[in-house]
Amino acid sequence: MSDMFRIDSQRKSAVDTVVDKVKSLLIEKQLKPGDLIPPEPVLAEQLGVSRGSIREAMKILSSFGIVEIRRGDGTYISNAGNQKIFDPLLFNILVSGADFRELIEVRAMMEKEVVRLIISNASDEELAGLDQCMDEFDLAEKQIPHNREVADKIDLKYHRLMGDITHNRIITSMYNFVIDLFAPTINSDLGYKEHKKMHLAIMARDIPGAVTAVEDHNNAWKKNKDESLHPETPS
Amino acid sequence: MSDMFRIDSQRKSAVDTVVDKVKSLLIEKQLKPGDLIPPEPVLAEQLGVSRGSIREAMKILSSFGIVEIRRGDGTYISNAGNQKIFDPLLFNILVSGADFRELIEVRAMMEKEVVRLIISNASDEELAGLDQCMDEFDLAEKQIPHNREVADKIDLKYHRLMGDITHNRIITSMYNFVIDLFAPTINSDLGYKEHKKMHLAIMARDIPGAVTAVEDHNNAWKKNKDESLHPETPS
DNA sequence: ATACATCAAACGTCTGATGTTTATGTTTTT
DNA sequence: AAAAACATAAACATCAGACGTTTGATGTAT
Repeated sequence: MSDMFRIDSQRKSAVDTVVDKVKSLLIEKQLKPGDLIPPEPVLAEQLGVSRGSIREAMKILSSFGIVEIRRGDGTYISNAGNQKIFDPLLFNILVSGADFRELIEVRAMMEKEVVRLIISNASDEELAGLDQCMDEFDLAEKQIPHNREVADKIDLKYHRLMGDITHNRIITSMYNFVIDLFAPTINSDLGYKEHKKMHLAIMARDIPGAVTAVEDHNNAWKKNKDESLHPETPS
Repeated sequence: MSDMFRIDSQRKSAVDTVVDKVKSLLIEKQLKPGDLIPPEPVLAEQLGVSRGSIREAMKILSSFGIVEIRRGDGTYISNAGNQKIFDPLLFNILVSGADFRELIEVRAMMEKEVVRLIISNASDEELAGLDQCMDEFDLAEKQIPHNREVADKIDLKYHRLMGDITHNRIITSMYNFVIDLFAPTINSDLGYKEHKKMHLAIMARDIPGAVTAVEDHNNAWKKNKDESLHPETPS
């Protein structure tokens, strides 16, 4: 994962080397979460680098949630670090003035595949669960007075449910990640119509219909986001 | 340097403190991508920590794509922005044990979207670059004696090129990650036919055709993998 | 104006030492 | 015997100083 395109530019840095070595270690040796990694001085000697380089590499791995460093104890393969990475990522989006077009394209990609997988793989029972959640959504939308916060929460719940029944854990966690990423900016009211359309297509196990609905849903959202983000704030 | 009276021993590590400080710097000072960050020794003195701690913090920030460290030059606010936000996630998935079917599905999802984006967004010049790479691939395939290692390398290069011309940096980053994941098990010979089909569809800007070719490509690969993993030994 | 040589600044790495925290085994107390 | 207190070693956290390597800029000769 080091530099994306490194023609022949330069030697790999010691730190990157260590990162790669540890990655290989995890994969090849089939190390499980909770397993202990050799202490810094040992690793330093084994890999022929200084302890400082080992530490920099470990800091990277720990910031990625790959390892967990326990002071006074040792460094372990992390067992549940996904939550840890979240904060820096959101910050990153804030600072870099996130490119929403790119993010939305990622979300669209994920969501299209999610509905395909759902329709192909989900059991009737799982679809029934979705249907029930949609009922709640309908109810919340029609509620008077309308409480958008509640509706947003159900919207989120529905999407999580979608991710859960893809029968692909990787895509589940990737999709959940995307959902969480967009959660703060969600507006269930705007997408309700397309959401409903998508749901009906899913229930009918109509892949093309569902995919189209997802595209509409994301496009509508994208357009709204553009407008709300470009009111040209002075100062 | 012995703090005699330290009631509440440092709750936060020096490195974490630095990370937070730099993050605040970015926000408060409204630093834009490309802006220069003070050199390590200066930061070290300003924040009252050693240069090593500064370096560890910078490594973390750079691993999230927040800053870009250029040796011999300086450290800058990265304009790469959020393109790497999925790397930690994929990283985690990788080490937490993923099964092959799921990985293939992820790759297929990525690749289908990549070809869609290419056909929609890539310029004629960028497609020409792909075409040239394909020529190399053709040549390598027909070479006698056949050198699979070379062919594999060109295959990989082609896929990287695909990622680069999607005009979506997040997807570029994700796709590269997936490519790297599969790189060790690549076999360009097996997929050559489907690869060629995909290429022709891309050059013709035929989205359905390209998507179909990608599906075939991944299915063929999946089947081959199944066979090589299940040598009819029901153990 | 271009090409090359030089130099200072900045990151990369190393060595070695000291501080702090944690886990663990041992001793003492109850 | 069980529980609490203590002692110790191992491991991470941090610091300090030094030297190496790369890069960008500057100046000079062509």
